[in-house]
Amino acid sequence: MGLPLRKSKVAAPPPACPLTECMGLLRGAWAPNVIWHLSAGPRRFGELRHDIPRISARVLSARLRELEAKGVVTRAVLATSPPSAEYALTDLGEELVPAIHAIVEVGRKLKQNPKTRGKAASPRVRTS
Amino acid sequence: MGLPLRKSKVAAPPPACPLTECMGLLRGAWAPNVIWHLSAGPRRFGELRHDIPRISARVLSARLRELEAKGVVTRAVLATSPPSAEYALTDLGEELVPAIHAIVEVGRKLKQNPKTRGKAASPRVRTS
DNA sequence: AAATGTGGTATCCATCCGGTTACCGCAGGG
DNA sequence: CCCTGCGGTAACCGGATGGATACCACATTT
Repeated sequence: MGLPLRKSKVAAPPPACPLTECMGLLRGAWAPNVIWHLSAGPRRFGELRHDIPRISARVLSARLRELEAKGVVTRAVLATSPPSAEYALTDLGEELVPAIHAIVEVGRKLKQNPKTRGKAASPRVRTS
Repeated sequence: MGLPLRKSKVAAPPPACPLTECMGLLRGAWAPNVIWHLSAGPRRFGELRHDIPRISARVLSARLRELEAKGVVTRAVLATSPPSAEYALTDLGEELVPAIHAIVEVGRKLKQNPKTRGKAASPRVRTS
């Protein structure tokens, strides 16, 4: 038989993770983008459509409904001539922003120096 | 016509975001979990399987291949009796950890006080 | 009158994606 | 000898999902 499984060697693997819980909040296409664009302040449907050019109305609508149901955004109907809808982050939504910022940070580094890609963290046996 | 679209009122919406770029790195089911469990140090296939109980071998394998292709993890075949495979984060992979940490933080808060859910950040018109 | 914009919904459809199952060679233990 | 565990791969398959398109009522603008 091979090496025994180290159940918690050197450093224990992180305990059961709330990761999945949180990831659920930004599941679905464009969800992170929507939150990102709302992080600057309330925004209306059409504005979001223009902010995220390649999103379809159908998906944007679906995403906003879901995020509303999850308590991430609020939906306010403004009594304007043609009623318009304004969306904003809830407190919970605000909490997501730092996480997304962190992600964006990585994204920026990626674009700046793509030479990092493929560089191993430590010398290792050849990959197959 | 309704309200004019504010193209960049009060606070400009964040510029075109590298968000999508980075999100691509952790796309696919369980990808964040894999990275999370590797963040504690190198780990072998079977260990990861046990770390993430509900993942199937097929998906874990696929995810690891993809992450390797993207330069997020390295794969090392150890010359043990039955050859075993050990996976570890690359430098790029390490960069993702803080982002995932941020996500986990939100997840923790979620579990601790779920009363935050549904609370609006500011008083607003009733949702439809 | 017609066009445009606003905020969506309905329908259709292809695609992807992940779960399930089966199977593989190899080595060591009982 | 046979079973188990390791580290996968191959084939199948169903549901979810997101894109495209069409359409809606209403109000202003031209």
